[in-house]
Amino acid sequence: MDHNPEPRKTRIQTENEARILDAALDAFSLHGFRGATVDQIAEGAGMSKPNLLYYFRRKQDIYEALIDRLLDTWLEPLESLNENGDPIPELRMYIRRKLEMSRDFPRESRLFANEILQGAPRITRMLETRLKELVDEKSEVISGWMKAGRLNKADPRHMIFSIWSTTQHYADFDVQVRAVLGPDRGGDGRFEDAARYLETLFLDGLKPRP
Amino acid sequence: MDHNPEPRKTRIQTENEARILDAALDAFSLHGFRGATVDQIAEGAGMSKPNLLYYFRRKQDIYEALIDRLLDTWLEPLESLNENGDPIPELRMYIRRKLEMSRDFPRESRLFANEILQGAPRITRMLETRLKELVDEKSEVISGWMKAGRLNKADPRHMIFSIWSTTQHYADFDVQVRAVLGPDRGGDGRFEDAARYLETLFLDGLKPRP
DNA sequence: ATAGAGTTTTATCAAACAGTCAATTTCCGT
DNA sequence: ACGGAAATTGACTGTTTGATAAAACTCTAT
Repeated sequence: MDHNPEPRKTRIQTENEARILDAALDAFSLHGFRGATVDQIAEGAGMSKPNLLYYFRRKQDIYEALIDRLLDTWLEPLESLNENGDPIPELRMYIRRKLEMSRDFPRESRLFANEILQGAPRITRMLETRLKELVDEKSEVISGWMKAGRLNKADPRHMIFSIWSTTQHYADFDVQVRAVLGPDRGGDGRFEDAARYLETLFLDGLKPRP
Repeated sequence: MDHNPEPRKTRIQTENEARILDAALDAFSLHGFRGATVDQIAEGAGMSKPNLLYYFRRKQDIYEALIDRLLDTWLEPLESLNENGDPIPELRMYIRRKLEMSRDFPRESRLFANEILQGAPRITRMLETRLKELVDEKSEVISGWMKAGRLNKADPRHMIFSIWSTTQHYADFDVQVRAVLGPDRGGDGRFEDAARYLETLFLDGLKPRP
């Protein structure tokens, strides 16, 4: 007996929803929720506004679908921080993966940045539950490494913040980074420079040792 | 002969412009340029919309006045990095002052973050000239310190980025920081924790030394 | 090939928006 | 106290915005 079955999606539905979400990511990541318009998204997706609203009845529905879809991807690098690994390689890997995400998914990074910047009205609960629990758990891991003398002692939560901020900076403040570095260091060279610098910073710091 | 003299401002004019800019800072820092509305700003400033537009004829004029007014304050800490000082105290001071600015002027930080995040359409020129020149100049200073062995060798421009991102994070991502830290570490305790952590990170890094 | 579900468009709406204008009220130096 | 400048307001305009309704069209399983 299949009562109330999951409505299975048609080919057109799948395609159009994907095109809408892609266009919406462009718009929302650049202008935030309020600044982006449905017309804009519809044009980006190559369809009329009423047709777009046939797939997502309200503007907010598109936005929420986007956020839901991106959350797992976004938190995955931290989730895979392995308690049983060596702290230094684990850390190095985490930083590199976050930096790669800034390079490969800058729109996603800006979407979250916009949401937080604007007070996170739509994801406060998530921040206080899922995100907090994940950070609490991984802070314990890091704290354990520190107590065992395998990492310098420092506040693990602020340490996570510093990894987030330094890596996401290259996506969120891309325009500024480009302007300051000038046209010379574009492309992959820039990414490698950033990776090398962050490794030095996080492992060795800036104070010379005798 | 005083031809075309500067129109001197009345008391009311001075007061109202200040109230408008303050309300505008609230609105723009929270919603960005497109997301903020003139009605909203007028209400925040406690006056009618036509009256507000009597002082600033266009929405964009308010925004530009705000940015102009804030730029000097914002760049001052980097500008006062002193070539002839000791690198470590200079660095420590710069980080602390940037962190204090995030604590004392979070709205200003968010305003800039919003502008950059949305592609910096109104300040691209400034980024490519004034900001780039300042960073170039101070990068030379830092580079000199490194060549003299007074700082670890690392890319000075990325070093500046990392100081900006880690300190501004506490203003721009305040909601997230609060959610993750929980209600316990509120107020000044949080600030001191961050200051202590960043000092450890930037000076010593996280890898333990024998 | 065709019926019915699925898709798209035209036309339209009310609310929100930035900005204008003329008329009124308040301020302030004399 | 008064006259002109400065300040304030209500009423309004044209546009953009999110959203709806109904009609027309297209796809697909049988």
